[in-house]
Amino acid sequence: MHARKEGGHCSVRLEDTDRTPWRYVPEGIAEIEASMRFLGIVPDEWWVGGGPCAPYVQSQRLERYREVAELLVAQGHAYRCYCTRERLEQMRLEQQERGLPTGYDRHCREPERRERLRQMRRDQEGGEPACVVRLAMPLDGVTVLHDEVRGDIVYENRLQDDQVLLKSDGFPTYFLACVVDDHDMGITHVLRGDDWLSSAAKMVQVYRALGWELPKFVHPPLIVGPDRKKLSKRHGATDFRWFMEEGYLPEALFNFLALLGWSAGEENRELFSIAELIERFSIEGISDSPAVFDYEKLRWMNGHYIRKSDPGRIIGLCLPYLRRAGLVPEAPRQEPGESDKAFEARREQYRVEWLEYVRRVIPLEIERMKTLAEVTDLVGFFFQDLDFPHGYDEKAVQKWLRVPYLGVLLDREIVAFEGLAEWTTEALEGATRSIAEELGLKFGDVVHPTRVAATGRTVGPGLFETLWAMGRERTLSRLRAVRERAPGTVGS
RNA sequence: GGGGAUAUCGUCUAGAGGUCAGGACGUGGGAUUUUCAGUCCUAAAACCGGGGUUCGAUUCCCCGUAUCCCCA
Repeated sequence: MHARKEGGHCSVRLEDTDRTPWRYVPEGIAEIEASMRFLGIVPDEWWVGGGPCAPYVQSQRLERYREVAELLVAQGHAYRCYCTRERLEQMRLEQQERGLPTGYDRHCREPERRERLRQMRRDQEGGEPACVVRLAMPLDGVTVLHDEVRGDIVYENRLQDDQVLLKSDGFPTYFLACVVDDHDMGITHVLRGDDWLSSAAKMVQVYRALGWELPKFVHPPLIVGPDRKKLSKRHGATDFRWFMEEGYLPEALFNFLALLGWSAGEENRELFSIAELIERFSIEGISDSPAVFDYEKLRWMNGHYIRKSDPGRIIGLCLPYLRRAGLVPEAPRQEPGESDKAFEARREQYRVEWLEYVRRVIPLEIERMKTLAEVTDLVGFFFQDLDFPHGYDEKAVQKWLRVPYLGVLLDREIVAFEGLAEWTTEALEGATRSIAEELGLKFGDVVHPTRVAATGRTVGPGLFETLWAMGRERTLSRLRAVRERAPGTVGS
């Protein structure tokens, strides 16, 4: 949003330098791309579309990091460290035991000690020992980072660790790779989660050591789960795929996400199109405290966008859900050997029988949908084979199909509906109103049993739209089945 | 354990010394109606605690507390 607002470029890199087996998930890459595309975010420069600074994948830029690491070592801003895992482990245990701050003890920063260790390991291992490259953090003074959200943040250098820049496997750490790439790619604004804030001093020192100009740093707050913990990939429902599968609209998600940790200020509004959000975006509006992800509010917002959306689009988006639920069959495919004409006929039949029905039914339920996935529950009764009492809601039957006048009511309705010249909501309502009048019943007392008889439930769209959409045949066969078998009609 | 950040209704937030502390989600009530939903109206609901600075602090400063993040 910031790049778009300012007319800049948006770059997105794949930072895949952590090769720890359980943390390196190559399949995640496609998902990141899919999620961004879903939200309509297409960076100007990224690993998919390339760009002037390609490759945008850190694991393909190892040479450059090594080069910079060597440079830092040569200049004395960094040093090789030969400490073994075991030594580091031991050191930490001791520090913990004595209640001291944990951190690298800078053993290898001292050239003679380093050389001794190296020799020793070389003799033991019979070859040049593996090593890491560490940043030689200044031992006193302070490092100041200016964050665009929080202002100046002061870090005491003596409390900062001699951060590993290059690991023994040749991969850089975030601290090196990021600085190098941001510099090489001409990044002016670094926007990243708050979780990087506390380690920013080390990065600043890398810039200093290299004599590079610092970009502007912007640390928006974290988005946290209902448990107030940082949202992580392992957080279950926060997996982006979940939102797509549940049927959240991209514009709803974009709007909602944008408002977590950012606000348009005095403008008391929360519904914004993507274009409006970009237009209003400013770094000043970024808040500084973490935001809890409120699923209920997202649902509300999604419902709003579903209602606001073009019904045709919603119908199209709902269709896959109906198919997956087995409510609507898959579209016919041409069989081998089937003639074009025969196939065409089958397609036409499918269109009439299913697609047009779907097109009639979905709009009736749109105002009730909060997510697209809910459509199956909402419109299920339109498609299921209801045959009383099969498929009928127990409570609804208890309440409305035991009324004493049920038999006579259904008889009248069946006759009236059969004889309707036109199957329209107006005709349906007119007929029903006169029946109520003839029987001396309140309109509601007629509507409710009719709804249950026709749909098996007490909730749904207006009764007459429902009957209209279901069509004459389906309506009558359901009413007849109820007439024959419902408890309220026994003996009447 | 060390460091950093943060703190306004349950949640997202507006506010930038003087406001009846505003809006939204959610919740309660009401209206509409044929149920649900939607829509409209309405109600309840908050400045973490303690010190300062100030005529006056939610707002500025300090301390405490809590929470989160990072390092280990």
